[in-house]
Parts: sequence; structure tokens; C-alpha cells
Amino acid sequence: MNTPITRFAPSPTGFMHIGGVRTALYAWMWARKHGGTFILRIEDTDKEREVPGSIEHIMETLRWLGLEWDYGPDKPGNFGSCIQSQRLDTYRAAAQQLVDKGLAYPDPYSAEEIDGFRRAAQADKRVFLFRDHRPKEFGAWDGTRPLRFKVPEVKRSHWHDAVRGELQAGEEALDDFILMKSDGYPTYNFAHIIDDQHMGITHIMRADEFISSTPKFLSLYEALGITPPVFVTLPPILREDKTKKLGKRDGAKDVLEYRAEGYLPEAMINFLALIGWNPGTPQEIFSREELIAAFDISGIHSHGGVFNEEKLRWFNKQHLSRLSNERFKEIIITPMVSSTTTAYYDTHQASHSTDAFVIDSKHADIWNKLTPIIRERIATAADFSAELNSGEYSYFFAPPKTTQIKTELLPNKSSSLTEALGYLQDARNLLAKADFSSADTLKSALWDYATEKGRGNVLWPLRYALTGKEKSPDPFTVAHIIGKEDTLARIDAALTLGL
RNA sequence: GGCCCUAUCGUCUAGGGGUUAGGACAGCGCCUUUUCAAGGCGUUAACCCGGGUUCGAGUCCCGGUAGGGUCACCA
Repeated sequence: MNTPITRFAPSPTGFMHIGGVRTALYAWMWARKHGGTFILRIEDTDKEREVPGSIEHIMETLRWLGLEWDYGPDKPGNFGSCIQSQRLDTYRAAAQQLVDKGLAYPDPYSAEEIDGFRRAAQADKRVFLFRDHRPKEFGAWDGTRPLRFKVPEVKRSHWHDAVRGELQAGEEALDDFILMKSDGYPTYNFAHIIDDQHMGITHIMRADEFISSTPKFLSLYEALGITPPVFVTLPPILREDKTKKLGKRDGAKDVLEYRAEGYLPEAMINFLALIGWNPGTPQEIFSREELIAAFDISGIHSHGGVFNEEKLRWFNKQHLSRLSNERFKEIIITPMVSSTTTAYYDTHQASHSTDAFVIDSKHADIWNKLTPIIRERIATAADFSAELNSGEYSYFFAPPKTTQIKTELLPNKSSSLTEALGYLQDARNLLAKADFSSADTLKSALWDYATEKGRGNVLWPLRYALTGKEKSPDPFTVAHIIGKEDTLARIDAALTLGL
């Protein structure tokens, strides 16, 4: 096999959804696995549908996911440009060659006339085929009329697909399709074939909606004397209700939204890789490198799959707990302490260096609590501070606004409030002498006492005093993060309110 | 409707003639009396239907059914 050259060729019509990302991912993995080339090509030949800013948005999405391209809009290499609207001369020249060879001709009909043909065919219950109306003599092509391909030979098509195997289609799949539109832009059908050849693409990864137009492509490849690349048809990603392929109009999200929600790119990639491909081993969690090593076209499925966010969350959790300290600092701590400083960090920066924080935060529970904070920060960058001070995790940054202490302190019905406050007082005395350097040292300071009195009896009121929440991380973790001073102050406040 | 593709737990899937049909997510139950986007143990749950080939079919073949795709001067 030649060194693969693959491409991802989106249209700049908005954001990228998971379907597009999955296609890009497979093309990227294949190229990387074999030391090949991955090209990002922008197919902007429909100026009507183009959405400004899409190209940058697409590039940002791919960068976030770590799918670096060797050539693209920003790195044209020797291709001149990887943006189709900047390559119009190439398509015109190729079109003219076909005209010269008698293989293309200007469409002489008006839209109304074609509509008439189509309706007549429909009334007859026949398939509408433009080639049934192919003019006897071809006029000259001046670029103002749509240019159509003259299918040289109408026949049944047979071809090989690396995933689907031997495919075929009948004669009605072949028609005189449009190569160049009257606005001077090529159609997808034409442009992608010209570009793939110019760029030396060896494998085309694309979704299964192109199966039905493959006979047209084959006919054009033949007319142009091009050996077709390897077709790698990817299975569809279906909507949760399975009634439709996932698309932008059906609730498909901008993939960058997942970033804002706290998902790690490695989790997204890992999950997407496994929808439509399987390594044949029980392994589920893959690093980027492991994916590249394990990926193979032979493991791509021919049947569709549903994108299930629950499982994505699980992948995220797995990758979260595998983050290196460096990555954790990079994506969690650094954004947290940079630009928008919080009340917590303003007052505690001195006593808790970020390094110490990272090391002590190796426990997955802390990571898990911090991630949504980051999520909120990204989503509401401007008022991050306000968000945290009033948000669900406010206890990391400010004392609970509890005004009444009563039965919430009680771990179960058998305890009394007086008893609970007694435990809390004892816990306070132990904590006053405790080593706050880690959650573990705090745990050891209290553990024997808590075990003796009943862990819930002691720890539940303590946790509540610190956070004022019915659900929160364990008290040792919280006490460590907020520090000794705040911990004792919050316990005192609770004792005061309770008595 | 024509053409094309697809079919294993609710979901992602393993398994490609002999399997107690395996794993993961979700669910459910119990445990961890620190309730978390934790952890542990256990558990429910699937070969679309009908024919054929075969000693034997989830697996191969045919037909049905269902779902998806496509029939544009969209990609």
C-alpha cells in the first residue's frame, strides 16, 4: 500500500457536529498510523449556504481535538490553496478539457423546461434522467450555462469499497450530471474528484450518503483517465431515536459545545472512534496514540450506530482520572487561576500554591468537582467570579449562607441535635490541632474519633457545617481546600447557630 | 415510488457453522453510614421474521419486514 494521503473536506456552512468530526478522525488516524498526510480542504462552492466564520470555527474544532492537518486553508503547501473557491481555474481547465473531448456540454434548457421533463417522468412513473433529453448537438460553452458531463457509457456499475465490500448499482444511477454551475463554481461531484487527484488522495473516507452517487464518480474517473482512490464508506451516526441520521437540523450539537461542558478532547475522540469502528479487543479506553496504533479500516462497521451522551460522560470520567499532572494543570488549574481570579484564589493563593493543589487533587473526586467549575467558567467567562460565588460549588470560595442549623446535621433519626453539636465541637477541637497539608492528614486526625462515635454521626454534621449542602465532597477534601482558618470559622458559625 | 445500503441486550459492540451468545454504558439490587460526573459486589436484558443448505445456523444462501441513504445549478 502506498503511504496514505487522506483529506477531510467540509463545507463552511456552520459548526461541526459529531458526524463530521468522526469522519475527520478516521481520515486523520489512517494517515497518522501510516506516516501519511492529512489534508483539510474547504469545499465552499455553494456561496448561498456559506456561513461566515465557519472555516475558523472548523479549524478551532479540529485543533481542540488534536487532529492536526498537514495542509489546509492556513497551510496550502504546493497546492496553491486548500479552499476550493480559490481553485476555480483548475476546475475550469479540467472542464474545458472535457468539453474539448466531447465529454461535456452546456445545458441548453431553462429551469422550467427541466422541471417539465421531471414532471412528465414522474407522471409516467419513470425515473427522471437528464440524459434522455441530451441535445443532439452541443453548443459552445461560454461559462454562463451549466456544464453537464456526457456519460460516455450507460452501464451497470460495480466497485469495491474497503468497508462495504463489492457494491453495485443499476444504469439509472448514471446521468449527465452538472460539472460547472452557471455561477462559475464547480459542483461537489466535479470539484472533489479534480482536487483529490491533484492532491494525490489515496483513501476517501466519507459517509454513506455518497454510495448512491458513486457510479457517477466512477464514470467521471474513467472519462478523465484517473484511477479512483480507495473508497472507505463510514457508517452513519444515528439520532438517539434511531429514526434518522444525525444532522445539524436534528439536534446535532456543535462539537465545541462539548468543550464548554467540560468534556476532554481525548474522551470525545475515544468515544467517536468506537462508534463505527472496533479494534477487536476488549479495550475501551484509548489514548490518542493507542487509537492511532490500533485503528484499521478492516475494523470499520457497515452498520450505523447511535451517539449516546451517557457513554460519552463515562469516557470523560475515565480520561479525567487518567490526566497527567501536567495536563491537569494545563487544562484545569491554569485556566482557573489565570484571567479571572476568584474570591477563593484571591485570598488563598499564598497558602495554596497551584503545584501543591495539583498533587493533592489527584483524587478523582476533586477532579470531578473541579471540572464543572471549569465548565461554568468557560461558558460564562466574563462573570466567572459571580457564578462561583453563588453557584453550586460556592462553598469552595465562600462560607455557606446557612441561617439555621437543625435536622440537616443529623445523620439519621436516632441522633439528636444536641448530640450532633457535641460531635461537631469535638471535631473542631481535633481539627484545631490537625495538619491541613492534605485531605489525608485531616482524615487521619479525625478518623479514629469518627469511627468510635459512628462515622456518619461525626462526618455528616461536619460536612454540612463546611458546605451547607446536602450533597458535596467529603469534609476532609473540603476542609483541605478551604484551609484551616475557614474550616474552623465555619464550624464555629454552625455551633453558634445550633446553640 | 425507483435504486442502493444495513439488521446481536434500551445503547455501543464481540462473536463469521458446534459458545452457558462475551464485554462496556445505562438500568436494577446490595455494600461502602465521605450523599460526589466516586468506589465495590451482584443482577435484569439480545441474535427482526420465514424458508433453504447442513448432522448442526446468531454465523452461509434466498425471500419478507423494518430502518437508513439517495434520486438538486447541496455537499
